[in-house]
Formats: sequence, structure tokens, C-alpha cells
Amino acid sequence: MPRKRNAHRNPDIPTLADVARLAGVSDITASRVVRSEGPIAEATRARVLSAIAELGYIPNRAAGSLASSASTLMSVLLPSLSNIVFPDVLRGIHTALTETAFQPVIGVTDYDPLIEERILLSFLAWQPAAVILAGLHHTPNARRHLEHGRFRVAELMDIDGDPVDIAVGMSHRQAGYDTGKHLVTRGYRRFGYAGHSIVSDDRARARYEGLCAALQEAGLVLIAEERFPGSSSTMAGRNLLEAILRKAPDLDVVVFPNDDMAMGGIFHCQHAGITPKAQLGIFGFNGLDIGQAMPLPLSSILSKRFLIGKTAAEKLLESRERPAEKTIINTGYDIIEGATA
Amino acid sequence: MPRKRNAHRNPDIPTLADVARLAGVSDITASRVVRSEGPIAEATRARVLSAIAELGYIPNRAAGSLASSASTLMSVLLPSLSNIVFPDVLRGIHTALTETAFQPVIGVTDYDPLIEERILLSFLAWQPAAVILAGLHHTPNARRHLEHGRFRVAELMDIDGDPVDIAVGMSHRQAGYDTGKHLVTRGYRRFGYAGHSIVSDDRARARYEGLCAALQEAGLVLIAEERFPGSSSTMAGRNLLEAILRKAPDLDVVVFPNDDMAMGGIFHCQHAGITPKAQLGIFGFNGLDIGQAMPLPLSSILSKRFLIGKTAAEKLLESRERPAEKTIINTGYDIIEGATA
DNA sequence: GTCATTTATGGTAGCGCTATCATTAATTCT
DNA sequence: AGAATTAATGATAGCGCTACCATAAATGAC
Repeated sequence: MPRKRNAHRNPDIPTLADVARLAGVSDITASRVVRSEGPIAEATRARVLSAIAELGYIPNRAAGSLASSASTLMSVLLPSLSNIVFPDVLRGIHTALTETAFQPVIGVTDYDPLIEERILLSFLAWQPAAVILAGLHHTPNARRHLEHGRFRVAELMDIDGDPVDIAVGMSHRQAGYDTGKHLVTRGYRRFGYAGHSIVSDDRARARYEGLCAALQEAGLVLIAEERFPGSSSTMAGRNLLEAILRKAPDLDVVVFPNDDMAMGGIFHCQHAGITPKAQLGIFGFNGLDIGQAMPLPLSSILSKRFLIGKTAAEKLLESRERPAEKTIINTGYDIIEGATA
Repeated sequence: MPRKRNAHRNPDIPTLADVARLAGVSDITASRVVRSEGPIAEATRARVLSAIAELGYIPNRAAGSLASSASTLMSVLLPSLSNIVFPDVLRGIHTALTETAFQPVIGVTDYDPLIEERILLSFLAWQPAAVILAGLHHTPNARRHLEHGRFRVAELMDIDGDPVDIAVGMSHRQAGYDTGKHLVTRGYRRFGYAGHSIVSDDRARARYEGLCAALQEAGLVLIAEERFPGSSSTMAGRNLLEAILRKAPDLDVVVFPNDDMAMGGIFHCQHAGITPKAQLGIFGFNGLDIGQAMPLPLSSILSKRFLIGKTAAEKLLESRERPAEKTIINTGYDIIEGATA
């Protein structure tokens, strides 16, 4: 009994073979046109493109990926989507990928290396052209896959370490250090630090350590610290400033791990009748647009998130193969003087 | 001359066939274990899982997608990543997809239907399980693909229209109307509207039209409008409020199309010594966290972005086939009274 | 025990494209 | 003109998995 018509195939959907037939060429010639690869005569190309348009042919990327053991997907693992920082990075990535065949597949790790590992493994099932993730710290298993995989790797945000392939970002330790130096130079002496738990946020910890190092060099110490166990938010920043000032009312500046919380600090000042800068310095991190739009622009460190994402993706697109040399790209940061510290 | 060893295949990477061989079963039995599909004895399953662990097998999703004419990718087209609104939606989508095999592929349309169409076509090459996009307005070509494709479709944010498959969101026209009613009820009579160009933002336009309808019913009209041709931002909101008050100093409330701009309006008030609410009402849209963390919480409409994303993804996961009936899910919105209007 | 149904497992063609080798045609060099 | 090189095109096996049909084993009903 002969087998029924194979239900695998939907006859309404044109394949490359249909295109080739209509254009009067072989499959592989049509493929060459679609891929813009290999020698192809202009007249032949035109016939194939005409057939593609007539049939409304859409390539089957899974087939191409299977046949070539590679895909046009870029796996992007982001620590968070809860504030604008990583959406900005993603926007940079997306901008660089526009007009290319590459498409970002997204996962959110919640700053958890184990979640990162799990998502990475599920992404590898698609044989991505590249993996983009944040930071230089991964589980041993994840690192093994990153190191032995046949795909490019970009580790973003941090450059203080040994990347697998490419690292694009800034030195967070240096940024924290420069924050301390900057504030000491401006005359601040009684420092406080208010932020979320930094157990899982390597970069916030590095900035904190840089800040402490700068203070130590100036013969100073952090007089008070206040920590919030949950995730970062503006409301948390408001509450933290209120709490730390209750413990140490004589602080003259408070450093926050990010602008969201620093803005919360500003809102507390407004609520409590504290004049930013004149009575209490408030310093953030990231240099968000919204912080700069305040009547008193927030004093902060500008992290170049969009540039980091865009630069990383562009660098990855330069070559499908990993070069022998690892690359570290320092996008730097700016000190935004602002008006709050 | 026989052909050289096929370079297609990397012998270091275990395939399903390797798993099957090690477990002493056929390929299709191993596949059944991986897919959790079809009858499988527990002892057999354990043998296969053990082989998978030993080999570190990672499935080749492209192969599965090709063989089954379907994939585990979800195409997500977002209008923007420039503010937190759509990252919140994406966060909801991602949350619903966690622990499933589905992964979101991201494209950003910049509120341009032609870009949306282009991105959609490139995503269809991956035969996504579903397409998630914003709004109910698409190019004719895009709509044709959405209607005839063998994948689920969720149109988010707006429910005032005829969806392809599922719509999840709120009535923006009703939200604008209720904004007007709410403010009229609070005693406001001299209305201004300050926002970005709404040519490409259907939902902002619908809210504007709803607002105008409510004012008309109350025998009122918008006394002044100010438009900014660029994209929405807090700084733009500051400038717009300054400009509209120069033209119409006697306004008693100004409605903004989103919280980002409304917060800019608040910042202008702070700068210009205007007391929000008492002297001038300021009303936004979206109910962002940061707006609620201000000393005077922003008066606004709360759009349930995370819920919209999560609900849509969950609904899509219920069935791979499109049901006969289209579904409209109204997540509603809340009026946040706040303290600025 | 026999027959019918359900459970479990297996064989393989094919999904749509591309890596690779092969052939033919056109161009360039001597 | 002939040889060498380059450009253009073609044939097909195979990528890794699964839809579908087939067979065998186990279980339940009479």
C-alpha cells in the first residue's frame, strides 16, 4: 500500500525549487542569488529575483540553518528589562542588525548565572551566529559552552576581566573610583552609599569597591550604608535615602548604584525640604535622559548603553569566525556634573 | 573519485542518533523522549535521559523546525524600545514563555507600518509559532500574511477593531474619553493638549479623539495644542509645556500622551514655580512607576503593560491552531488620581 | 483461551536548503 | 590559435530531526 501524500510539505508555500523552476535555473543558482554568494550573471540574477517576487517566496531559514550548521539568529541574554538600561543596549544591538539578516532572540536572566546558563543552552539549540550577554562572570558550564562553541561571543558592560571573544563596555571599578575622586574634589567628606543588594550585580559591586578605594586614598570612609534586598526602583531609592539619613543625618553626599534610585533620593529631598547639592549631594549612575530632564539635572556617570550594544553587534558582524586575538573595546563613560552633587 | 567526507557535519556534536544508539533505542523513540510526545515506557525514558546527560546532547531546533514545518520561536514586533512601556510588555511576554520551549525574536518597528511589514517578512522565514505585534493597523501585505499564515497572531495594546486572531489591551479611545470626563468632573475647564506628532501613533490619536469627545459632551473644547515633531521624551514634555503656556497662559489643565512627557511638564512647573494641580493640572498616560514615585504622584491612566504581554503569550500557548473565533481580551486600565490633576 | 484494544517501539522518506564537487562557457595570456 | 584561468551554472548527498505508517508486545473484555 503506497504511502499517502507526505503531509510534511505544504504545497501552497513556494520553495527555492519553485523559484528555480520558474526562473529556469538550478536550485543552487537560485540559492546563490538569495544568498548573494558566488558568481552570478546579472541577467540570471534578474530572472531569479523576478521569480521570487512573482511567487512571494520567503526563504526557509530552518532549512538553511540545518544545511549550513549556522543560523542568522543572535542570542541576547539581558540581566533585566525592568528599567531602561538594557532596553537601551538592546536598541543599540537592534540598530546594528537592521538591514542585515541577523535577528536577536531575547532572554532575561534576572542577574542569575544559573538562569543565564539555562537560557544559553536553550538558545544554543538554534546554533546562533553569536551570543551576546552581560558581564564577564558565568557558571563554569556556561563558560565552557561559550569557549568551545562555534559562534561569536560578546560580553557587554564590563571590561575588567578576560573575555571569551569580545568585551565591550567600561571599567566599573574605575567609574566608582572616579565618582569618589570627583566628589572628594568637589569638597564632599561625609559619604553615604544607598543601594540594592549587590550580591548578584557584579558591576554595582565593582563601582562600590572603586568608590571605597577612592575614599581610602583621600583618608575617608563610607560613614553609612543602606541596602534594600529587593530589586532597584525609584521608590526604593526614596525610602533608602530617608532611612540612611535617619541613621546618619550629617552625611553630605550619598552615592546610589543607578539613576533610578538616585532620582528617588531627589524626590525624597523634595519631600523632606532638603536642597540637593547645597545641603546634600546626590550622585547616581547611568546618566538617564529622565534624570537630565529634571529641573536640577542629576549628577551621574553616563554609561553609553546604546553605543555598547551597537558596537558589540557591529564587531560581531565583522567576521563569523573568532579571531585569534580577544578584543576589549572600552566605550568609556562620562562624568555628568549635573546639579545635584 | 569518491567524495570527501561531508564537511556539513561536525562529528564532535552529538545528534539524536547518537543518543538513540547509546540508549539502545531507535531515533524516533529518543525523539519521543525529547519531545515528551507519544507513549514511552518509564525505563526507556530513563535510559534516553541518561544518554542525553552523558553526551551533553543539545537538540538541533532547525532540524526539528524543518521536519515539522513549525518552530518554537515567537516573533515579537515592538514599536519602540526608547521608553519603558514596551520593555514592560516584553517582560510580560518573556515571563509567560519562561519554562516553555518558546523564545522571543525581537524587532523594533519605530511605529512605521512599512518597517513592521519588512520585519514581519524576515521573521516569517523562521516559521514562528506565533507573531506578536502592537496595534490593529498594518499594511495590506502584512495583514495578508498575518491572516493566511499558519501561526498564531496576537495584536497588543488596542482592542478597538477587528483582530486577526487575538487582541489584548484596552480601548484607547475610551481611556482618552474617561480622562476627559475625569478631569471635567474634577472641575477643570480650560484644557490644553501637549504631545508628539500622532500621525504614526494610532493609540495616542485614539486617546486624543476620546478626550475631544468627552470635552464636546461637556460643552468644552481644547483651548490650545502644542505638538513636537520628534519622538517622545521628558525633555520634550518640559519644552512643550513651556511653549503651550506661552500661547495660552490661562489653561487650567494640560493632558500629555504619556507619562514621560507629563513628567517633563511637572519638571517645567517646578522650574517655573507653578504648583501642579492647584495652579495647573498635569495628566499623563501609562502610570509609570517613576511617575508614582515623585513627591506628587503623577495623575495618569495606568496601562497594564506587563499583564498585556503576559496574557497574550499565555493565550497563544493554549493552542497552536487558530480557533474559529477571534478573541478580544480587555485588560482594562485604571485612572490613577495622583496629585497633579 | 481467543479476540480486540491499547501501549510501546521501530523504519524511513522527506522537510528546504547548501557544501562540495563537477562541468561548461567565457575571457585572458602567450 | 592554443592553453590557462576565471566566471557561471549544475547535480546531489546530506544536514538532524519528525510525520506517518508499520509491527510487536501488553492489557482488557468476553
